This record gives sequence, C-alpha cells and structure tokens, in this order.
Amino acid sequence: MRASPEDRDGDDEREAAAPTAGRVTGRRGPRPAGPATISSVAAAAGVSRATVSRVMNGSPSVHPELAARVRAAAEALDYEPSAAARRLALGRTGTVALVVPDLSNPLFQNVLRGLSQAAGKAGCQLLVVESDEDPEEEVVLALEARRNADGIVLASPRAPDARLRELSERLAPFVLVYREVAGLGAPSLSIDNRAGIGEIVAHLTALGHRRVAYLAGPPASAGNAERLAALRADRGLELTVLPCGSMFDHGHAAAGAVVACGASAVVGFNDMVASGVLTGLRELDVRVPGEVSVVGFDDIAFARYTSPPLTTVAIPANELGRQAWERLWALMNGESGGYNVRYQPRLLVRDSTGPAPS
Amino acid sequence: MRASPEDRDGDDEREAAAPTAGRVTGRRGPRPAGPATISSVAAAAGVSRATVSRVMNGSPSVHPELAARVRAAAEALDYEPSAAARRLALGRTGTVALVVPDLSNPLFQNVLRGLSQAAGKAGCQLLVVESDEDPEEEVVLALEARRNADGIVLASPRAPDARLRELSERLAPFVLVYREVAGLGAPSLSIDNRAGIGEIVAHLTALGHRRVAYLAGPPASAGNAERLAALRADRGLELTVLPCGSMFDHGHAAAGAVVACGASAVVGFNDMVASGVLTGLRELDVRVPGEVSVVGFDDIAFARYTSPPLTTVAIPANELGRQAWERLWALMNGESGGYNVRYQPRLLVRDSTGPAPS
DNA sequence: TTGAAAGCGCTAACAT
DNA sequence: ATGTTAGCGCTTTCAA
Repeated sequence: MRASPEDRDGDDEREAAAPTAGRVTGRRGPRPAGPATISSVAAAAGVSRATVSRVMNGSPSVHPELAARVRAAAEALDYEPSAAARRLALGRTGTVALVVPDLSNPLFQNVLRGLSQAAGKAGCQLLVVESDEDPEEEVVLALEARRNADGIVLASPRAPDARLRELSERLAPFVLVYREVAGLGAPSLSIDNRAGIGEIVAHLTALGHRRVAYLAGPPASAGNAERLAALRADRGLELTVLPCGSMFDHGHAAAGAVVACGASAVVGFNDMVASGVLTGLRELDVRVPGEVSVVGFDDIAFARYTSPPLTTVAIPANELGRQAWERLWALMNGESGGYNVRYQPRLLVRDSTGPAPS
Repeated sequence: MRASPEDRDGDDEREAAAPTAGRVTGRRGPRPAGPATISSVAAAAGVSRATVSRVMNGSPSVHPELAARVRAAAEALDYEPSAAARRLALGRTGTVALVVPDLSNPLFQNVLRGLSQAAGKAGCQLLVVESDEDPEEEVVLALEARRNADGIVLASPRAPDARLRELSERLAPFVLVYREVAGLGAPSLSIDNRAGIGEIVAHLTALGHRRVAYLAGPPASAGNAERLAALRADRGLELTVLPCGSMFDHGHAAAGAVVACGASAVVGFNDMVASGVLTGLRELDVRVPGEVSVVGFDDIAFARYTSPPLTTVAIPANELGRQAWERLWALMNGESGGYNVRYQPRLLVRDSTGPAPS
C-alpha cells in the first residue's frame, strides 16, 4: 500500500516533522485514518449521512445553509464519494464497454473514438477490451467486461452466430457493429460489403478490367468473407484470390504475387494492404495505375496520402461508434434499439485506378 | 430469453407452457425475480454464503463434494458474482485508467495498445478517457477515471506542472507518459525529444542542409515545445518555424509555405504532417528529396509507405504502454515505481532526405 | 426539510 | 472444513 509518490506532504510546516502515517490535509487538525467517507463528512457537518448524500447529489430539498455546511466539511476532508459503493447501491456503473478484435486496426480505432466521444458527452466512461482475434477468449472477455458496465458494444465479433445467440441474454443490453446476426435481439450497425464491392467492380469494369486479384484479409474476419463472396459472385470477373492479411506488410509482401498472376487490377481487403501493395509494386517498377490499378477498402485517413492517392470505398467508422452509443443508450433506458442499419459504402475514385492496359 | 448453455436438465416438460415473466432455469420451479445472488446460490446449495464465496474464488479449503454442489447450484441459477459488490468489499476495481488527449493520434493509440495488452495479460481491465486537449477538463476526467480504477496512466498531460503536483495525491498511484514533471513522485516514461532532434539535425547538416523549416505541432503539446526548442538551440541552422498542426491535412496545407520560405529541408512535428507535406510538395511538383528533404518524427506504421518512404525518428510508443503497466503494477503493489526513463529516439534514414541542392 | 434504518451483494475475520 | 457476523460506503424509502 501507499505506493504514493507524495509523502513529502508539503505541509506548510517547514519542519516536516511528524512522519505521520496519514497526510494532513484538512483545514486544521489531522485527518482520521483512511479517506473520508460519507459518514465522516456527516459527522463533521453534524448531519445525517442521508443529508450528505442529498447534498452530494444536488437534491434541491435541502436547506441552503445546511448544504453549505456539508460542502465545507466535504471540502475540508477532501471527500470523494466511493464509486464502488455508488455502483452497488445504484445498481449501475456509469460505464459502457467496447470489445474489439484488434486495436491496431484503424477501423476499430475509429469506432472507439466515436463511441468514446459520444459516451463521454453523456458522462459515461468507456471500458476498452481487445480480444486478440480469438473467438472464445472474446466471449469470455465480453462477459467479463459486461459485468463492469451497463452495456456493451461488440465490434466485428468473431464468435459464431450460435454462440452469440446463446449469450445474448447475459450480454444485453448490447449492440453489434460490423456484423449482423440473424434472430438476435440486439441492434446491429454494419457495412454493406456487397454494395462496396459492387461499386468497386463497376468502376473497374468500366475501365476495362477483367482479370482482378483480391488480397484476402484474415480468414476469421466476417468482413473479408463478405467482400470475397461478393467478388466471387461476379461472373464477369476472372478472379484470383491471394491470401494476404490486414497489415501494410502483408500487402507489401503480396506485390510479387500480384504481378505474377497477371491481373490488371487488384483490390485489397483494406486500405492498409492496398497501400502496402502500392509500395511493393513501385519497388517492382510496376506503374500504378498504368500497368495495374489498385483499390482499397475503408478510406482510412492515410488513403489520401499514398502515392498515388488510393481509390477506395469509404465507410463511416466514426459514425458507427456514435450510433452505437445512441442505440446502447436507448437500450439501457428500456427503449428499443431501433432498426438494424447497413451503411452503404461510397466509392472514392482517386488516382490509383485507371484504364486497363490493352 | 433462456440463453444459457447448460440447461441439460432440459425440463422434461415439453409443454413449455407458462409465458412466465421470468425464465425458468432452476432445477425445478421458477427462479425468483432478478439475477441470482450469492445468497440465492447459498440457499439452493444448502450452504452458507461464505462457502459459496470460497468456492467461487477457488479456495482450496472446501470439500470437493460441497464445492461441486455449489458449482452446480451456481450453474443452474446462471449465477454471476456482482462486480460492484466485489469492488466494494475488496476495495479494488481490477481496472486501470488511461487518459490521452487525442485518440486519433497514432502515438496514443500505440500506448493504448501496449497498455491494454499488458494489463489484459494480468487480468486487469482498461478504462480509456479522451480529454480532448483541454487541460482543465483533462484533470477532471482523470480524477473521475481514477475513482473507478486502481491506478491511472496519464499520457502527455496538458495540465501545468503545478496542477499535476497538487493533484498527485488524489491521482496516485499513477504514471506519466510522454511527459516529465519535476518534483513529482510519479514515475515518468518519456521521449528524449532533444536527442531526437539532435539526430535529425546531424543527419541534415551532414547532407549539407542549413536552411530548414519546422512544421510546428499544436501549441499545447509539450512534445512540440521540446522539439522546437531543440531546433532553436542549434545556432548552425537558419530556422523557419511554420505554424502547422498534427494532422495530415495540416502538413498538406503547409507545402506552399515550405517552398515559399526557401528551406532545403523541412522537419515535421510528427509523421502525419510530414506525410502531408510530402503529398503537398509532390502536387507542387517539388521533388523530394531532390529539391527539398523532409523528415518526420515518431515512425508511425505508415511512414515506411509514403512516397518516398519517410526519414524519421522512431519512438517506442508501444513499449511505453507496456512499461507504463509495469510501473503502475509495481506502484499498486506498494513497490517503487522505479527510475524515470527517457527513451532515446532512433533515426531511421529512408528516402525522403538527400543532399542539399547547391 | 431532515433523520433512521434497511438494504445493495460480496468478503473476511473469527468462531466452531 | 464450514458457518456466523460484521462490515465495505452509499442510496432510499419511510417517518417525523
């Protein structure tokens, strides 16, 4: 205990005499052991604990004079209400939790940001949990987080539909982000990956591309599965699927395979692999978009600054975070979580795509 | 309803009649209102609450048979110990908090990641707070966060030294990251910005650069102040300070000013502004590093993928997060937080710097 | 308007 | 090895 740095309690007394166990902070006289509690404040102010509680919570029905006395006592004792005790008495935590598979992914960083800001604005704290991509660990962590929060948002959960359904009662209230699960009572905010791929394909075919390579994301990613499926569904394409990943380096390493497969266009699972392949291609002296076009997915902040600037589809990650808060808030107040929504990605044509070479 | 996995006692009654308000999960008969508590489990198992507590906490001193009975009862009732009650009884939260000024900054994202992983490994949860750069709000949020956590790490706090010192007692145990405060009892993990700038300057002057521009970061940033001061301290340089910011766009917008000031090299407050200026320069048809060299700071993941790849100084943001956990952990166990450490940035020479044009 | 008292659900001596 | 008994610190009827 008492790992605290202070210690050299700068008591006005220069002598710094008494090596008191407890620091002296009160107006006058030493403070009893331990931090002030509602009882000590009540005693000091000569009122009941109920009154202190009322004052601390701004109840209007307390005599101004008394209130002042209580506040003075609280101040003098450096009183801070125990959050733990309030949680227990109130039955709520004033906290929401967010579970993400990977904190290094800009997508999740952005929903984190959106959620954090929205929740913060409402005076709610945020518990962040990284599940490291492991489905079963994810579930355990989510449950654990849920116990310390009033609600939870699950971003791109890796757990199977069935598992999520059987846990829904213990997780509730919660909202799903980047994922839909049929027959689940929780609202879901997701991306229409099919539509996003559709935009990309339309753009590419309009430019005359036929042979395209897909830099596949992590197998466990539902988003990857959808994007891949959408691509496969298009019979007009001659598709080559290249195992890749989700990071810059993965894309970078895949450049060779891309040229080897002879595709005239490559679409990355996300902007990071797309940027990586961009760099890899340049190192191989392959001109983009002269010889091969590349397109990403997500529109991370960096996509505008690659060279050439990356054509990609934008998804409102931040907005998803904000919305997740709205839904969760509604749910926590016993209201409906609203309809599921599927955001439609928007194609951003920049300079990494061009006509297919003849 | 009825999300629970077990249920193996699948109530033989197929009728599943009663549309009961509460779900029926127990051995036989409906469950009382509300979630199971330690008392209900104790009653169901025919033991005392103390025994249930012991079983739930894996105390070895309980008869295996009894333990099994308790576990069965807990299972049957879907019992989950109340985290709030434990916090109160135990006097600890099992949580640490992290306060950062800006979640969109890769630097902070990386300490978040490092801290999250280290804390997670120790079974500790993480409360994340974004202070939005406002010093006074930051302090309030930090205090508030601290109440719900056993310790706190402050990343690059904007609050003045004095404020931090007067609050140190209420914040403790805590550790400082990206900032040092004299006479504060808390351990601090920081970056030697002076040394980082030193590396950059040495590199640049070796290449023959004399007139250099600095793309200044946010005025409130202590890191910016240090980097700027270090640059100014070098009398061999003809320095132009350009107000800029911390984001891509800021750097991008500053490209014009850079060429206007006639510098042969520009150092960005961080990698984002450096990347931005890189793009801006290209749009202005200024060759990098042919006509002007550019160097960044931080070595974010993207720095390797700009065009040309960015020369920058690397700082171990992730490691800072991990170390912060170690220190905090020590502090929380009454041990010493150890010596302050100042990480020495490492210069990474890539392709955005070259000889000064004659 | 204020106080008394009964919890909130769990843990930890202490006793058996 | 198990049960009894006190809390942990706050909120909230219910009376006065």
